[in-house]
Parts: sequence; C-alpha cells; structure tokens
Amino acid sequence: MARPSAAATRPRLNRHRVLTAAAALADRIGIEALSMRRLAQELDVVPMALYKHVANKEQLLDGMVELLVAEIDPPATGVDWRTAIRLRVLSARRVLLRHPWGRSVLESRTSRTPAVLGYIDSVIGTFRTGGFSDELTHHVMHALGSRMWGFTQELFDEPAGPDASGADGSGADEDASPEVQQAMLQALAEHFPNIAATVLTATHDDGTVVARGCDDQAEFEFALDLMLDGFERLRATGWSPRVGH
Amino acid sequence: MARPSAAATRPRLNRHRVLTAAAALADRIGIEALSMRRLAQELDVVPMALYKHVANKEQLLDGMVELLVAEIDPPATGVDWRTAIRLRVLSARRVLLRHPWGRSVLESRTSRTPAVLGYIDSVIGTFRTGGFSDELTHHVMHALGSRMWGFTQELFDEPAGPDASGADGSGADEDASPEVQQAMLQALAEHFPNIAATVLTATHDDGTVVARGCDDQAEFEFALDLMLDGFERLRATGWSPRVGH
DNA sequence: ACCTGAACACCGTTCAAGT
DNA sequence: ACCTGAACACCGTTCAAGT
Repeated sequence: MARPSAAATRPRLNRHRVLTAAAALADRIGIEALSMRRLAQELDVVPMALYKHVANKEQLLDGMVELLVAEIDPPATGVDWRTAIRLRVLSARRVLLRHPWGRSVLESRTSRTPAVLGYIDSVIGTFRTGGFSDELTHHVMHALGSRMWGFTQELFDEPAGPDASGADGSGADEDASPEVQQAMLQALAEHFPNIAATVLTATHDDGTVVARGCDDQAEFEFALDLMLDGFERLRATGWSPRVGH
Repeated sequence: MARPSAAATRPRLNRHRVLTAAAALADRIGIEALSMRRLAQELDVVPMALYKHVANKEQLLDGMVELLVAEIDPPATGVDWRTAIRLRVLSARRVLLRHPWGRSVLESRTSRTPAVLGYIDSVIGTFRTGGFSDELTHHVMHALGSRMWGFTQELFDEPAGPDASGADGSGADEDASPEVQQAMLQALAEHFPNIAATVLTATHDDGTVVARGCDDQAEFEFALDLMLDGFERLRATGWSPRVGH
C-alpha cells in the first residue's frame, strides 16, 4: 500500500497550501511568470490537481489577495483618525513592498472578497468614528483610492516582476554604459526641458547631467499627507455636498 | 476568404493602419481579447504579417498609447495654471472614457515613449510657468500620479472590457434577480456596517435597502480639486523641502 | 476524496520560404 | 519589400479515467 509515487512523500494539498505556495512563488519569480502549470510543478503535482482546491486562476489570485490583506496591521486604537489612517495605510504599503505582485494583482482584480471588504469596512469605520459624515466619508474613500492599499499608479514605476531590469530591452537605463546613459540624459534634457528641470541636476564644471532618483516612500507620504490635510480641513469646516465648492 | 488572393483587394499594411486597427478592435472587443492573431484576422492577414510593422506585442501597445496621447487636448493658453491643469486632466479623462482599454494599457506599461514623455513634459511645464519651484513641481507630479491621465486606480471600478458584466460569474450584481440583489445588500449591511452606511440608503417603511450608485466623474473631480487646492496652498506659501512638514 | 493523462483551443514568436 | 506556412514552447481548462 506504500506506493513509490511522489504522492507518498509529499503532504496532501489543501487550499491554504496552494495559496501560500502561489504567494511564495510569485515573490520569487514574479507575477507574470506565475502560471497554474508552474505552480503545480512547484508543488510536485500535475496541473489539474490544483483545480480540486481552487476553482480557477482567478480564484487563485483572489486567494492570494486574502493572504495579503491578512498581513496588514489592524487599526491602531486610542489615536485620532488621522494617525490611525496614516499608520494603517503605511502598514499596507509595507505589505505591498514585501510582495511586489500585490499591486498588480489588486489592480487587475475587482475582488469583492470578504477579506477585501473587511479591510475597506474597517478603514471606513475609522473615518466615521473620527467625525466624518457618511457622505464625506464616501468621497474621501474615493479620493484615497488605491492609496488606501499603500500604492498609487505612477508612470515609470518599476514593473511588478523581481528582475525586471534587463528582462526586455526597452527602458534599459541601468544596464547601458555610462557614456550611453549620459547621451540619453542629454537627449532627454534637449527634447523635454521641463522633465529635465525637475528630474535632472547639471554638474557645474562640465555640461554633464545626472539623474536625481526619486524617493518613492517620501513621495508617497507627501501625497498621502496632502490628502489627509485636505480631508481634515473638510471635516473641520463641516463640509457638506451643498456648501462645498 | 473565398477570394483567390486577399492581398490583391486589401490596401497595403503600414504601422499606422496596424495601430488604428488595434485601437478600434480593442474599443470593440476589449483589451484582454486583443491578440496578435485576432488583430491579424481583423486585417485579413496572417499573424506574422504584423511583425513587419510592429516589433512585437509590447510595441503594438506602446503605439496604441501614442494614439491615445494624441487625442488629449493641447494645454489651454491664457489661463492660470490651475485651470490649465484641470482642463488638461479632464480632457485626458474624456479620452480614457472613449477608450476603456487605455487605463489598463497605461497601467501595464512603463512606456517612456516620446509621445508619453511629451505629454508629461508639457504638464510639468504648466506647473513651472505657474510659479512652482522645480522641487515642488517634482513632488506635485508624483502626487498627481495617474490622475494626470484622467484616472485613478479604484477598487470596484468596472473592469476594462466592454461587456464586463456577466463575462464571469463573480461580482454578478446587475444580472441577479431583484430578490437576490436585496438579500446580498442586506448581507452586506450586516457584515460590513461601515460600507453599508456610506454606500446604501434604507427605505423607511420596509427594511429594504438600496445601493446608491457612485458618480465617478464627480468623485474624480472631488479628489482632483482637493489635490489642486493643496498644491496651490503649498505654492502660495513658498513651500520648500526644509520648511515643509 | 483526491490525483492523473491526454486533449482542446488558444497564445506570442522563430525560422525559412514564397511573391 | 512585403507577406506566408509550419512549427515551437508556452497558456488555462475540459473530460474521463485512475487510486
């Protein structure tokens, strides 16, 4: 009765094992490389074995989002709404930095799963107990948008995959030679002077130019605080749809 | 396909014809159904014929973004920066509403194409001539994020495809019977009271509950104006990285 | 109850060949 | 110069069968 098959040596599959393996695999190889077949291979199982525990790939991704949400800190207690929201959002952001696939899976999904709804409900609750009217809370949640998850869509972010640079030839900023990079930056400055002004710094002696990197965390917090300040102003002045602008 | 030679009756392919056909096809069948093979079929050509005019699918998508950007109004002249940005962003938004694939293609792409860079450069230019320091302009562009393109990532937006409802069984809000919808709303209210408070309204006589739809355009403008107000406040007070919060 | 194997209908893209 | 055909290495998912 002891079969010499792979099944004997390997623990039985279940939904949770499938999901955690999927998340770990996506952490390692990137979300675009995560396929049902690749995941099955990772679990030492034939592709169709997965379908006993997960209806299809969509549900696999939904399940991965569940795992993600579970990693976000619960709301802080005994602090004002602004602190609570800020901490929560920055916690979500940390989760998404740990799991680079999170952003693109959240983006691709309109997943009204209980885990997702629970998180949203709890964020809304923080606003409401913080003195926001239901109407204002509604608007404020829209304005927060994906920032609630710790990210915002930005052009020129690194793609989701782990080893994105060099994966395709385009972009190719880091793997070019210094001379080529310098030429590209000069060309950029020539054709797009405004971009150059905000993103490059010229060294005084020669005409060479250097790209100033973006501090993503600082930029995220800049925009978040701008929003939170705006929210507080509306709340404090008793904003309502009629008297607002 | 009944004709002896399709090539004889059909105009020669070129890059522009390929791109416009791709955009029109995506408008019609949705971006997730747009494949090189499907596009070739639409153009009455064998799949490999496309590769003479477009290096690969990535470049096809980049080209579609070019078309998109070309549809955005040029910046208004003779108005203050706030009006100019607002008009421009709302023009971009109209373009994206016309082409539902635009959002997801922009999201999927880190396309540093000249068309995209030109648009960004021009938006930055509006801030700079409007009295923003280069440093503040940089932050403000980050804060604007995808709003600059007329969209923001939001949970529970309609998916990108044209006939998204009913395409998959999940979600299934509109195609359910009234009784089922009512039951779902009641269940929502029970498990997620805060969501319910901001998104549902109860009718007074019976206990039934009705979903208040979201006015996406109004929500977009609410958040946009909140941002622009914040930008103006920082500009007017001469914000700099040292004295800021 | 869980896993397997073969098959189907798709992808993007290569290479070598046709006109 | 432009288009074609066959082939390769992948997908997600079905169905019927094995243990």
